[in-house]
Amino acid sequence: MKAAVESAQTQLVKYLRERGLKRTEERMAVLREALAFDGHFEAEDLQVALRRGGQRVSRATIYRTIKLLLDANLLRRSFSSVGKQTYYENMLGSRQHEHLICVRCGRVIEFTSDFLEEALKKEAAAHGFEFKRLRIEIFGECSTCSSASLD
Amino acid sequence: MKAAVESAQTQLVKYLRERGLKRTEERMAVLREALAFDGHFEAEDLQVALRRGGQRVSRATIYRTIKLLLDANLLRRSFSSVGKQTYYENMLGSRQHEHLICVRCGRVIEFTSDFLEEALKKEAAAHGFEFKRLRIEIFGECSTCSSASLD
DNA sequence: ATCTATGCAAATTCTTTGCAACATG
DNA sequence: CATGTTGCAAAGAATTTGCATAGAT
Repeated sequence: MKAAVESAQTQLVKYLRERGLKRTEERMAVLREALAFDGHFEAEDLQVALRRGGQRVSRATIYRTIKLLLDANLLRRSFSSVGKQTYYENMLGSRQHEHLICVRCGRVIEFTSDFLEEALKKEAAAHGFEFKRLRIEIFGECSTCSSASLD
Repeated sequence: MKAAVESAQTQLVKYLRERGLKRTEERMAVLREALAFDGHFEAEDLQVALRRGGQRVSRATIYRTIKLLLDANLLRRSFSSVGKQTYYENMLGSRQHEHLICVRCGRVIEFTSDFLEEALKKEAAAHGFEFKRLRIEIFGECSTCSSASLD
């Protein structure tokens, strides 16, 4: 995983150089913290993590950098549908995974399915699309919540 | 489709009665307009459509009613990822369908797959979840855009 | 009558932007 | 030293909420 982190950093540096953008401490720090998350996180989580590490990065820069990292394919938007914030996750452990979300308590369970991925890639191809990525979300009530709902 | 609209209205009335909520003109009007949309729409589209039909319904009520309709299973959130608004679609033509989205031009193509639905319902069950609904989004570049990107 | 709904405007939340000071290539 | 970058605070956009009034059961 160490190697993957380094390669992500290299990838960012390359991305920046290629378009005449600058390698700043803030950008590298945001990437570092983003890579440190295991699961999903939101903009504020990043800022908190950075602050905890002694880095003060403004909210504006966090947002600007997130955009950059999305474009550089170092982050992806995670599941989308709880609350109004946007959730992200890094592309390490790049195993594509999907989300099963409890609509009551917000608990999120990840699952994977090569077979679904394949089927969806074919679907894209069938419509002449060049496949980029996919997102699958299943909403339901987790066992805890559904047994608690005797209201 | 006429019948489906009526049944949706009945469903709302029942939903309201069951929880001691009131059958108001606004709620019925919002439902009526929501059912009139063929594809996806957002909160403002609803308000515009209502106004066009001579109904003045406040933004607050639109939002409050959308929540109600979501909960009553008369609407669902549509694809999620272009811009920051939320898109909805009614449950008529209740054929569950999913979205294939061009990340360049925003074109949205709908597709269906019973077989994927089944597989995902099983996935939910396997984790002890009571299945509610699902969303599948495939992102890619449509043929028009990918041939235009010779940059 | 009672209790829920609505409209309005203010408040929130998340995200973006303008601008002056600053840092990188 | 020319540009791109940052932080700050203000601006925006979408959605929510408090409260007084209106309306449904």
